[in-house]
Amino acid sequence: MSQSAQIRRGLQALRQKFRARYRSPGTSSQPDLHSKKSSYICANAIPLHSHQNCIEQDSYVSRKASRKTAGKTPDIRTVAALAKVSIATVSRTINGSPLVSERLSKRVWQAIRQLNYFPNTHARTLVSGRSRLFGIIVENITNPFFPELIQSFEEIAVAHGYEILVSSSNSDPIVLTQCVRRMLERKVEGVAVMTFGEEEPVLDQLVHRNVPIVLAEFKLDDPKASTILLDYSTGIHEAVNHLVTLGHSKIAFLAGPHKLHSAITRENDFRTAMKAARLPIQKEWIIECDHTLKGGVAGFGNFRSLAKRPSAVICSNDMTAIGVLRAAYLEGLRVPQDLSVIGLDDIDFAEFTLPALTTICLSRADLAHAAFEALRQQAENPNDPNRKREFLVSTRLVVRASTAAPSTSKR
Amino acid sequence: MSQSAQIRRGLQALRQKFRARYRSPGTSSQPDLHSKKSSYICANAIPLHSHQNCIEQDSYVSRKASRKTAGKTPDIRTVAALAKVSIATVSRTINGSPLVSERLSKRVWQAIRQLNYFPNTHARTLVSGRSRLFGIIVENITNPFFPELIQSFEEIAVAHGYEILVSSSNSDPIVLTQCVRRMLERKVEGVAVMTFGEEEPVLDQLVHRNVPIVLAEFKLDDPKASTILLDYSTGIHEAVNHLVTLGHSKIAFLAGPHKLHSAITRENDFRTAMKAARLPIQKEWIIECDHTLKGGVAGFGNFRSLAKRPSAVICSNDMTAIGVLRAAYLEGLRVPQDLSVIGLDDIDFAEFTLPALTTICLSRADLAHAAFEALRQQAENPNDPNRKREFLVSTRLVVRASTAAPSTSKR
DNA sequence: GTGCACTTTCAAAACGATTAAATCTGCAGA
DNA sequence: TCTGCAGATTTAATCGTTTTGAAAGTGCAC
Repeated sequence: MSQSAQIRRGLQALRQKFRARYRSPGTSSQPDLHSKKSSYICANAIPLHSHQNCIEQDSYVSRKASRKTAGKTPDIRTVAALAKVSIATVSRTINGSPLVSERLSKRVWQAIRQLNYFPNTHARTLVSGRSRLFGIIVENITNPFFPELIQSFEEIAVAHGYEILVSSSNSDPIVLTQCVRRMLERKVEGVAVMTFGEEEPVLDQLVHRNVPIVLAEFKLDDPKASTILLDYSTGIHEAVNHLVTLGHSKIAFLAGPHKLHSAITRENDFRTAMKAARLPIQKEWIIECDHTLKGGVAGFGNFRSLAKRPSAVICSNDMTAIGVLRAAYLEGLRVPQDLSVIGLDDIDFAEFTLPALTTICLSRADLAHAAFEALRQQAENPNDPNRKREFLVSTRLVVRASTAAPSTSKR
Repeated sequence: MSQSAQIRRGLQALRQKFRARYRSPGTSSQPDLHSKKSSYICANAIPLHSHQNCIEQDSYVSRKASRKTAGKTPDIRTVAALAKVSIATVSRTINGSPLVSERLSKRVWQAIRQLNYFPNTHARTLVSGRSRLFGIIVENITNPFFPELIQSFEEIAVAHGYEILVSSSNSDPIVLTQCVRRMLERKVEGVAVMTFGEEEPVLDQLVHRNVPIVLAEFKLDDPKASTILLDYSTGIHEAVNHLVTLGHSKIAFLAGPHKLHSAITRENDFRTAMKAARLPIQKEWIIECDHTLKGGVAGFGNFRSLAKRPSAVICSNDMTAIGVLRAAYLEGLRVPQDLSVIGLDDIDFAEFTLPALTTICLSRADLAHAAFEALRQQAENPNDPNRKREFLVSTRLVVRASTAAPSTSKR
């Protein structure tokens, strides 16, 4: 039995060898130009060989043949045959290995161009273990902040030969978990979790699979997770001081949803800034919104019933501020004469609101850059003990037209 | 020589056979519960077996072993060993093949859950030829229309087990070509080209590689390219009629960039609608803009120097209209009293401009749905002669607050 | 006990690349 | 003339799946 198995094996091995020989041996003494032409014809002529006398390989060859005739996708073998080298040499050439001589390299590139060949990423990933894929998970792709962030991130990634997988969690932990799962299936080399503070449910999966992570604003005690610290404090202090300088003292804050760490940080930084400016904080002037435009409209509506109303509002993000702008307009309040409004993010749109929004700028480009660098660092030096790093992205006030001195006469 | 080669082969085949035996044979007579436990231990115990007496397999086994110990990623073999079946059975179970008995299927799923295993997409793609990836190329991801489109598309795709690759061309043919190249490398099963009319440079590559395409608004004489026809006509007629009913006759049109087919279609539909309403078209009231907010501001500026100014403006997209809103505000014109403005797209934001924008709605959800169905149809029935289809997405007017009767007194 | 359909499971080839190991090719030195 | 040593090239194993064709059970009639 084991004897017969051995013999069967021998036969199979032989067949395999024979199949591997399907590319024509060719005569190596032909001049260069000519040899190219002849081997090209040869490569395309493979289907013609399918009527060979060996029965067992028919199915293989014919399948191969049919694929070649429909034949849109040249593979590394096609290139090798055309360039008359082994597939290893082709692979080396493509990957810029110094082990390939000038002469062959030229021939291989010529063949690659002629066939318009490019390697199959899946095959590459499978054997090399590197997918050159990064995932980026954002909170809500319809908030303009995130497309702008994605755009920057994509640009940088592509420039470095990476591809990105985008998902938006819509603040739903279940969706988030599925995003992560899908990214793991695709073997991403790292994930930028740009949800600004609801990441807990995903961390387990990623950490467990040993996938690098970068988090905005949430530190994780894992060597695989880098962190981007966001210094809202600077910008928020500037904002408060700006209002104080203009003569405001009744300053409200429309916060983000408390389930986001970032929202809480922003709110706390506001409180600190107010304290530093020696201004009182009215409890009913701090309202939790949801970082959406509608939320801003609704949030500002809460002030309507108040006896003592704020003369200025700082918002946890720009969308909320735009909502306030709208709510004020509907209520007949003029901005900035009757009400000053400050946003946070400085989305592209902020420049074009009516009036143009004074806001705290959080650079998407900086953030994207930090996120990419963090991931790349970890992905490319998996054993570097210092691969985990912290990045700092700062904020600053951008003064536009939505802030002015309060009209003392009126309130 | 060929004799010795044969012998060498035989030996190698044997070695291979031996290696394949690395998972323990186990005794098949154990009761179910117990067997699970014992095989679990067995699977994890593989590293212990590395001190075997066969020298040639050392490197293989030990590498395998070290991977197992660092072992974050269980593969199909791990599952098979744990469930005490062959990897083929595991594969069948996962893919719901009817050839697996109830009893085994249960055992396999149990193992899968226990290991938190999921298949490697790259390996799957490689062998099955199906990547379950669709590409979507948009014009400019920072135009809110597109994130909304992407969001819908992604939702539908994920619900059907597909993943998406997003790229924005930024109206640059070179960037576009690179996007397509990257998508081809990842072996996408189809590409939705949502650039609305500059697709020519990419078609070649995709058609040549036999990749299904769906185009918005541009017919291609290829059986692999489905088309989504956009009926702007309905919405634009409604818009013109709406303005006419309000009493407008001096209607301008801020067009999109002429390099986009869609922009030209929209403009032509406007002309047709004007003719149908028996209104004169002033040449200087039709201006080519670039579909951006800034472009809208600039475009509207052209009217300032005119002796005879329009009382209403229809814009080729919402961003342009928002630009007009801003330009009018800066100029001191009140919307809608002094100027009526109509956009096109109905991006989420349109509801929240000041005043809320009257606009022609082009449903992202419908568009995304059509695009996905078109691709799926083609990807899953590669030989169906009717796989190429045409979809129609219509438009309709949404009246909000940016349109009103012209103040006759003033102009 | 044998033979024959019919299930069920298994083993091995294949997908398209990378890469370690083996082989080949010149050429210098004994 | 032969050996040894680089450097250039090729060979073959490998990644983790799917998918066949073959093997092994199973049940039943003869």
